[in-house]
Amino acid sequence: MNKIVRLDPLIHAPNRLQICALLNQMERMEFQALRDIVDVSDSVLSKHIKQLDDAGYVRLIKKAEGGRQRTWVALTSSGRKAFKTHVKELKKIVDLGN
Amino acid sequence: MNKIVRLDPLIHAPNRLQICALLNQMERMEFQALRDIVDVSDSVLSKHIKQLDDAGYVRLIKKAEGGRQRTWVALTSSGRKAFKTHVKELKKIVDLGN
DNA sequence: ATTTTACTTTCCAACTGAGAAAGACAGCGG
DNA sequence: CCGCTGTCTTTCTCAGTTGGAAAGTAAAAT
Repeated sequence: MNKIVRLDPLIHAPNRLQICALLNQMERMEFQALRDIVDVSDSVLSKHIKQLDDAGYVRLIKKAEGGRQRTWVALTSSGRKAFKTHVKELKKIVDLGN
Repeated sequence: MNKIVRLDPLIHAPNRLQICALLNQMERMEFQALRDIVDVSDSVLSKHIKQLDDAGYVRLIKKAEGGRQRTWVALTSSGRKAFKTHVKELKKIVDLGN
């Protein structure tokens, strides 16, 4: 028999799920805001974002604003689509019988 | 800052999420049916169920029915509660802004 | 007594995810 | 021009998870 469940492991991990969900509603966020909300260390956030970036799910926008460097993170359309699909899949699993 | 997200890792893992979701709708299921739907090996299902059992989330009912042993698995009320809480938490993350 | 059914447990190999620490790099202050 | 600071990024290391195969267990059928 074939797997019915097709959760995207890149999105499913709790921290990345939250990252994607935040970006899905907010369009884009600063690295530091994301780090504070998700409550992880710089290195951890950086690595999660890199994974999402490598998959083409997010885009990093680096601006030198008012002297200091700021990194903004945004879902790409592919990332948004993957997130929506993942959520649909989650609901399929979880809402069955609700 | 404190973690806002509180997903239960015991439930969040894809296979166990599906196991819990199935049990949440079906009240109880046979080991083999569960194994076929979740599409894992005997050993893997056995281990997942053991983890849920150790946490008090499921109960194992072993019946010798028509000669052959059958193991039924059912959520306990604690497991049902934990699942509902987990789902609520998931929705909190994922549905924000929907 | 041996085989079969139905799991359970052990063994192992692969993969993940986390933080600390070290790096990289741009801009500022002196 | 140089080192310091802020803002990430990368490396190192380690602990925990997951999965399948194989071996183990127990009861029932042959």
